[in-house]
Amino acid sequence: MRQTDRSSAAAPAARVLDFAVLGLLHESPLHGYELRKQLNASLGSLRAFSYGSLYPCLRRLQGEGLITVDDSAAASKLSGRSKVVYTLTAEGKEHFTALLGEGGPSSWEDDSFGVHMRFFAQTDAATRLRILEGRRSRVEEKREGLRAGLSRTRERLDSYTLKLQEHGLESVEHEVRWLTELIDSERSHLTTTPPKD
Amino acid sequence: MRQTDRSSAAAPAARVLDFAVLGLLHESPLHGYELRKQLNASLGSLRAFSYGSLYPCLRRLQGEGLITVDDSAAASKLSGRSKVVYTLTAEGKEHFTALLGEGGPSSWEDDSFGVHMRFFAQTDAATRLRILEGRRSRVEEKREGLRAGLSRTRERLDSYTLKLQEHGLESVEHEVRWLTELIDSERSHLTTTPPKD
DNA sequence: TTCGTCATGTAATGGGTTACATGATTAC
DNA sequence: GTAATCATGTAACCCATTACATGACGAA
Repeated sequence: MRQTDRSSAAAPAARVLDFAVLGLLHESPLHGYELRKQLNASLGSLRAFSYGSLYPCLRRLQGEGLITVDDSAAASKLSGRSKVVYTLTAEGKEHFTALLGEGGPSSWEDDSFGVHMRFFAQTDAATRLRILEGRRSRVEEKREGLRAGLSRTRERLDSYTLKLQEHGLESVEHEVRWLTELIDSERSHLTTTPPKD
Repeated sequence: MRQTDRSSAAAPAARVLDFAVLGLLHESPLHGYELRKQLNASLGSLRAFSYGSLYPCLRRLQGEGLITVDDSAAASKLSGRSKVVYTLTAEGKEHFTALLGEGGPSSWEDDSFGVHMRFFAQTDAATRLRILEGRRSRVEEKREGLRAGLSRTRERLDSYTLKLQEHGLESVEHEVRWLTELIDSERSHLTTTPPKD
């Protein structure tokens, strides 16, 4: 047993924070502090990042040429504070769009799906559908795993563990229903407004 | 803004894995491989640990004198494989019971609440109640945060982000309801079988 | 004899937080 | 003038994963 057999996809983790930062900067230039606020507000319950990861991340992205410091914004000392305003470069834009359209397994993971969805408005219906369906499969797998485990061990579990597991299962089932609604609505979108039919 | 103001509780993190291992060994002696299976089975959807964290953890706990290698089990080569069977020491038992009964904020965190609940059968009703109520407050706080954020930004959000946030809110609300049920049932337990009244 | 599973471990790496250090600006 | 918030950053640490290395046992 290879410990976790999540296929041998060599994808380099596709850092969630990178993606999120790129996505926000794709909407408008921002400085670090504001970026973090937006980030934690819009990701809400899903995730919260600290400066200790944000600032190094910005530096890294800058090093990779995906973002630049917007000198014009920094220079105009209208409100004199020393802000470092970042903008997406052309490569940054390209990179982000690529990541967004990719819709591979990395966008289905628990921690990145929400972030991807946050930027759904910037994709096309087909990609959204692909991601939503991928996510649903993932969650359905999880559900099946839980169900199997539960029916296997139900008798041996004390009432608390049982309730815990059942609640977990319910949550997952709820997510599946939610995803299905989204998928249906997305599908009707597609058929009423066909992309190239 | 001190970044995250989770009070200045100096509690040394109360490592979840440690607690879980202690708890499982409190039920019966086990060797590493089996421990991991039990762990990932009973924590189910909540968490999954790898050997890379489990074995060092066992070593550490052993160093702290909380667990020992059960030589009798290792010596009896009935099924000759070289297993290293661990047992709780007296201090280990004490430590675990203390942690279990403590029911402080650390048992309300997302990642440790489930683990604590897994071992509820080994506590008293009062402690269970305390932990459940603590957890509920925590989740209610989260709910309020989400509601506030949502009502503040509802207009500015695109439909996808909105749906995402709303689903997050629903999940949290669902957990609150669930916890309330558990609390009520635990309360009636207490009143029908008073501990010292 | 080879494959799957049982079984134990280590080294490198990763992605993040905490706590700290610093200072400007705004509101009271 | 002082408290809160805005703003940027760094260094030390933490907890865990991944990938690797090793080997015994049972079944086909």
